[in-house]
Amino acid sequence: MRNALKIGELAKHTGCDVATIRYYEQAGLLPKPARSDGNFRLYGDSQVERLALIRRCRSLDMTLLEIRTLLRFCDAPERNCGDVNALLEEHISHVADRIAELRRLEKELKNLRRLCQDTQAAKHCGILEGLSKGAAGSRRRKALVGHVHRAHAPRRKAKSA
Amino acid sequence: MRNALKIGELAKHTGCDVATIRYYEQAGLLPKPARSDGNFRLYGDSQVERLALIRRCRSLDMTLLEIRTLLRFCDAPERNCGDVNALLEEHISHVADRIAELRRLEKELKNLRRLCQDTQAAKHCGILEGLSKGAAGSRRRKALVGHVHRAHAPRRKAKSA
DNA sequence: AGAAACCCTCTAGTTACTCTAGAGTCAAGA
DNA sequence: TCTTGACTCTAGAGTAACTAGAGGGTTTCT
Repeated sequence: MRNALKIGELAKHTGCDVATIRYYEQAGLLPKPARSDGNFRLYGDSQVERLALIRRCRSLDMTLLEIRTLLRFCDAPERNCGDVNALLEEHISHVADRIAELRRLEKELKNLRRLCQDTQAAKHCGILEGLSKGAAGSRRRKALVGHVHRAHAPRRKAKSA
Repeated sequence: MRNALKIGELAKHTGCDVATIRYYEQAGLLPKPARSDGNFRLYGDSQVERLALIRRCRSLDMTLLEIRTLLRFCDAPERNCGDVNALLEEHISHVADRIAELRRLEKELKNLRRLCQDTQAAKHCGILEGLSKGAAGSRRRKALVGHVHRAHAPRRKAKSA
């Protein structure tokens, strides 16, 4: 194999963490690579491209499941454009839904904040009041209380490259 | 204790799953409740209110950590409105950030989709091309490739009540 | 009395990583 | 040649916020 990269080099090329690369391998997104005499992973150009594609899809917030599906299309000899298109469509609608939901949320939160500014001088906090009453200054609260899909992931600190 | 509810009744009152209530207890958001002779959990009115507050905050997409903090303020004899306000402010800015990010994302995805519609008749899929080239029809790609905070949670199916 | 509906604890699984421990490999400098 | 340091290996545990299941006990209804 010409131009073989060790995992750390591949990581630098793609801006992907070393541990994440190993994780993708284990998750079946990257094929098991060749190994050096000392059992180090060795990657060729096609793996670099494949990983770049994966990272790009992740940056578009696709799940690994979606990406796995996409890669199957890629690997198929006759690429089926329709399937890819459908996958993308569905992902776009996920994103649009989430945006709409967050906008509702933002509005409610701002209502809540106003409650506090209004009664800043008072003995008890308007926000806490608003939260326990559950109204937050609006009438239509039911929609949010139910089983709306939500992102529950932690907000992590950005780590500088 | 008058008006004591079993866990299933509390669940119905608050629209919260039974297992989730037990989880909140274990996570320290709800105090350990009284028990019946048969070792069933028994809840009073204050617990109902507390759980409702928690669920409301979750519906506003706050993390359990944020909610724990909020509850400490609630439990404090002298409620500190400033702290509550700060917590809310920060949460609002989290939400706003996420919205902005998703909007960028949506735009990129739509660019990508256009690529396919443009070359529908061609032998190879424009989307896959676009994804591997990494450009998706735009120049400023760097911003998204880095370490932007993202929600990685699965999209779950909504379960009807 | 027996069945259905409820409750209990404990464990493991989910996503997409991240981090650690404990060990092995490799290239350069003293 | 030895050593130091940077890199790599595997395996396992931890993260958030639950959800699902096993294998039992309790209550309620008929």
